[in-house]
Amino acid sequence: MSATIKDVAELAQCSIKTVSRVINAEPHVTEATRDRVLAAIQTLDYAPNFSARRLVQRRAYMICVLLHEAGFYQSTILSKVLDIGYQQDYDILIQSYYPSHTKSKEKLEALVRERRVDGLVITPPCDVDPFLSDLLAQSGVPYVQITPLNRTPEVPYVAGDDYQGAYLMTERLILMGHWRIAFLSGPRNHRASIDRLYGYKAALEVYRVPARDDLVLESLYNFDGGYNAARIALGLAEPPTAIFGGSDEAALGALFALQEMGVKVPEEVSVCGFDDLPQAQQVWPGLSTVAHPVDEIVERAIRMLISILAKREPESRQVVLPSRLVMRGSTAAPPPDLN
Amino acid sequence: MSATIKDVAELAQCSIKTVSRVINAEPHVTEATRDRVLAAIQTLDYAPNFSARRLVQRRAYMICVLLHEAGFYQSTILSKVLDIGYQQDYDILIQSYYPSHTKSKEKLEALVRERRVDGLVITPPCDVDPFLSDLLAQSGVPYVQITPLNRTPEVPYVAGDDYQGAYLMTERLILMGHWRIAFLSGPRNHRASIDRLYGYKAALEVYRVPARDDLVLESLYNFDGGYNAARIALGLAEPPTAIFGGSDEAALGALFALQEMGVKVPEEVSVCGFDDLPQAQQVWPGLSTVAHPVDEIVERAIRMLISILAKREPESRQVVLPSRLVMRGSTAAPPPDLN
DNA sequence: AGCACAAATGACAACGTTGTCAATTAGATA
DNA sequence: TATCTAATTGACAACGTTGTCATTTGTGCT
Repeated sequence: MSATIKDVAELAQCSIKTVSRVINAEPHVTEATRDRVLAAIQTLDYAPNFSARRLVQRRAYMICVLLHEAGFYQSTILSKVLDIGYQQDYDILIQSYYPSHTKSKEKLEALVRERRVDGLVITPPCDVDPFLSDLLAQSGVPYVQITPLNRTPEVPYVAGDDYQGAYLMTERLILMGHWRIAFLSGPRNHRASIDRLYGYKAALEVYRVPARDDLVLESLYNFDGGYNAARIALGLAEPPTAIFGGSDEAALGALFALQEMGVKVPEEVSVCGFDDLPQAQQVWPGLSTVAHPVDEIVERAIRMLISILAKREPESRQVVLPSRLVMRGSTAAPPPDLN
Repeated sequence: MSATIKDVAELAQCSIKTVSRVINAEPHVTEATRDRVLAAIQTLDYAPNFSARRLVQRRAYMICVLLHEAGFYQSTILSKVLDIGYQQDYDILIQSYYPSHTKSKEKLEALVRERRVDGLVITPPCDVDPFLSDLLAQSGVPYVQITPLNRTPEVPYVAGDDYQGAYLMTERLILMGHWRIAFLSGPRNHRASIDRLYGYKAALEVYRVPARDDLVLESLYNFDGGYNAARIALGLAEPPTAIFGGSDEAALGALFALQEMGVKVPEEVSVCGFDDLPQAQQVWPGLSTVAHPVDEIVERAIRMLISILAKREPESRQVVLPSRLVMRGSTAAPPPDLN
């Protein structure tokens, strides 16, 4: 059995309260006493019992991260959450959450009601689930959202700038000489997806590039969607010279389709995406893409949550950080127009 | 403030102990009493306080998963761990662990000493760290390893069959007609990596395919290693007609190199890998590879850990599950030999 | 030296549960 | 009906910590 605060007090010749004071770095302890206590802690190899502390303080010292899928984006988030949580003395509890899934909801509800977690970090696409919003609203647990698909007034979040990212990439394509740029759009009911679409449209407008409705194709942001959309785009009477996937998944699908059809990338058609998945770097040719500053997003989010938990008002509750272009081999100037 | 067991007892007109009995499904409670208690629980929206339970039972009801990197393999593991842990009423705590990193070790040590976790799941490559082995041995915390890079007698693990997987893939290539098969090998000091190499060698021997030392190339199992190795292989006087990457990362690097050099895959050279990363499916051509049954591995591992925690001896402490081939477009019969 | 006041320390309750064991109740038997 | 036994129930301590408040100790001033 490991030592308790009582054993330490006995050895250090003082009360348990004094030991407690030393452990928690409270004031009102003589240096001499502190030294005795610290020595006793050393000797006994003492470590405080967290369950007892949690019980009496009515805090869990635990942040729950809600994850839907086991994707790369999620694990990047996770790994950063762990780092920050560690620095801030919080444990990280992971909970998988399937939108509209009753069991997930019950489990989460229990977690919150039993005070096993102090606060939550919501990752996409969990945030779009109405079940979840209700639950969170009712229970009153503090939480922050990371790159939410939708945004709600009052709900704290940290996100990357989808609009500006899509604008920058489109602008870059235009400056390379592209005039017929297809965009593989995502779900219409997600804010992030809409923002990307409008970023694309805004750049076209600013540079007076004619916007063509037939060049905006549904892709659902997944591989198959991108694959199909690319095949449709290439079959058009006036096919695009560049395909901008609203997500890397869709862009990779498009790239696959083009290569399968024998279309040379980037000589004949340029392709680019959004998200900077690791695959983007590892396909040939490397996929040009837009990257969110994920590490910074997560760091800001956790700090925001911890501020809220400590009842301190964070500097700001809704933060959007700039995204940046990552140009690789899949984009180039279009072939000279032969018409 | 939420209700406690005391409130429930008062409302149900019984003692707190009886309520406790109902909650924990202990015997010796009349049906009538049970109903009254359950009704009271409903009414008060009562949920037991986990910190109190943990304190008195001296258990954390928590399993810690040690992760090194935020890769796809890790997140697959994680997502399955969550499912199983949920079913078994354990919470999952995630801890990142950087081998030989003093801070990681301290944090983990604290976690274990403060009884914040009951047991550990070790994922690769954490298992090869001597710091960690020492710590675990000293503290006596129960743990299991998932697909460890190295195996130690006595230490419980669940893994996929690397030897058999590499054997099967090599056999398949041989049956397609390949005689010059390069193998991109990994770290020499990892059991898993060595097993894959010997699976390859065994198949060559069984089918009487001459083994050439110059066709076994170091790749470190990463993208760059595979890239460089493929370039070397293609520069040989008698270049291979197939390249078998001991990991998908290496195989993807090789694929990239071949495409960059204008070599047609699979018409001129076949490529295959090991691990079945999501990228394997999303490059063109799709990468043939060997897959571990990850879900089953994780499930067996967690059940094994929980058995050990409950002081029940698990059926077996060291389990190896068969792996299987996933054939895609990157492999085909070799071109007719022109010599 | 005596006093006032601040700093240091300690006694004890509280947190919400489970385990132990004694007390009560119900049911069966004579 | 009285008695015995088994099933049900409850009182209370324990788990290891922190918060509250009272007490002791030390310090500076008259």
